[in-house]
Amino acid sequence: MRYSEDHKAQTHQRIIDEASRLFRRDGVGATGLQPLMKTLGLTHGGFYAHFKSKDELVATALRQAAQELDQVTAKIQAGPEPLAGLIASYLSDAHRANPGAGCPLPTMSAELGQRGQASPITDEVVKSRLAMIEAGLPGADAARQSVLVLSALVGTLLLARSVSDPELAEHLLTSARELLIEQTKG
Amino acid sequence: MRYSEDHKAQTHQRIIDEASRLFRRDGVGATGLQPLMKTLGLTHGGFYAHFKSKDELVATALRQAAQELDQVTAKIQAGPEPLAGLIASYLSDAHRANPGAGCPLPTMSAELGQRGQASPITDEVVKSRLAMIEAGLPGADAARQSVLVLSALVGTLLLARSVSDPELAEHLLTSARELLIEQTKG
DNA sequence: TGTACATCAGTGAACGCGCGTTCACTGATGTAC
DNA sequence: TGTACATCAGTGAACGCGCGTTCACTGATGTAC
Repeated sequence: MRYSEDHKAQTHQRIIDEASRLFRRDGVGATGLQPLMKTLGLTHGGFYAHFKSKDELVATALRQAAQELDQVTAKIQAGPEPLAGLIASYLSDAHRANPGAGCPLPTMSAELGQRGQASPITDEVVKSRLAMIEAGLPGADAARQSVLVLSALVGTLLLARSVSDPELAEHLLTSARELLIEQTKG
Repeated sequence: MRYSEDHKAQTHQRIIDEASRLFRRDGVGATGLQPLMKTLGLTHGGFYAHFKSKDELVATALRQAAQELDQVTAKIQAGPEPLAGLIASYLSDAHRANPGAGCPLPTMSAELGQRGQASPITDEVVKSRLAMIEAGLPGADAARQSVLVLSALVGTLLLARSVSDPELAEHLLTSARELLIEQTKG
């Protein structure tokens, strides 16, 4: 059957949205195309009318996830406390509990690196996030400090999600959040 | 055929060693038991004379990797600059280039968390590493600061390995290493 | 000392399963006349 | 306006493949007599 004008574009977007969520929540390797398409009420064969391969979808979904996060970040940075707000948001319990809607770095970068697939997209995401953090940092050493802040954000979220004891997870998030905000204030 | 006294124990250990390396280098999901056993010159059926399941091997290999790293860390901490040495070693180019022999947190924790397998072993690894870092930190705030240091170490290594541009990787490692050593000195 | 038997680490075929990808097909819609 | 045809997003069976796991079997060694 043939569908109305923008029907294909809509389906295309729905695939990206769901993939972007599942890749971050469950991992790329653990997300099958068949279950993914079924979730959208479609059959798996139709996938290849939209993407050349799973790898292409991975790249597209990663790029979109990064762009969405950039927008959220930009909104926070327009507020009264740009960097402190970003840190509090990144290390929030909500972000910890919802990997599917959050930063792709703690969830996808290890797997993409291990696949030997270290695509330039990860570089873009890292550079973009570094730039946003650097913009909120005072002093001449902002460039180097932004590396430390980003690493701490990504590392803390990764560990808080990997740990099975909720109190330990909370301890990690809180300690890092408080200290980072204090350190980046001056 | 029946083998000499400690033959089984040796094979058992060889499986753990190789698994521990491959799980960290390629990921747990991407490491098949069949290729793993073949690398050791064995057939895959024999695996179950040593472990009840792949999950049991994962737990064993993770635990051993953590213990090995603890020993390396203890040796560094017996030296003249306990914490600076640990940071320099963790964020070294050698560690970045050899995930299979390094810290399991940047390589395995995301996947284990995503599998819904957030086993208590990860908690142990995190707590143990926090304690070792805290021991090298001055001041009353050492407990909270150790969280930030560990997160930064893990996050930096993760990002440095995931990025495709070698210069960016080097930049991440160097910036974090220098700043962390400076910050933890006084 | 020599023989019969028990042990059990490792063999290799087979199990069901889900994976990514291909492909001949369907059928509602848009276009041409 | 009515009819014939082209389009193409989506269908669903099938492809080869590797996965984790099971299982009947092998055969060199250790033990018992």
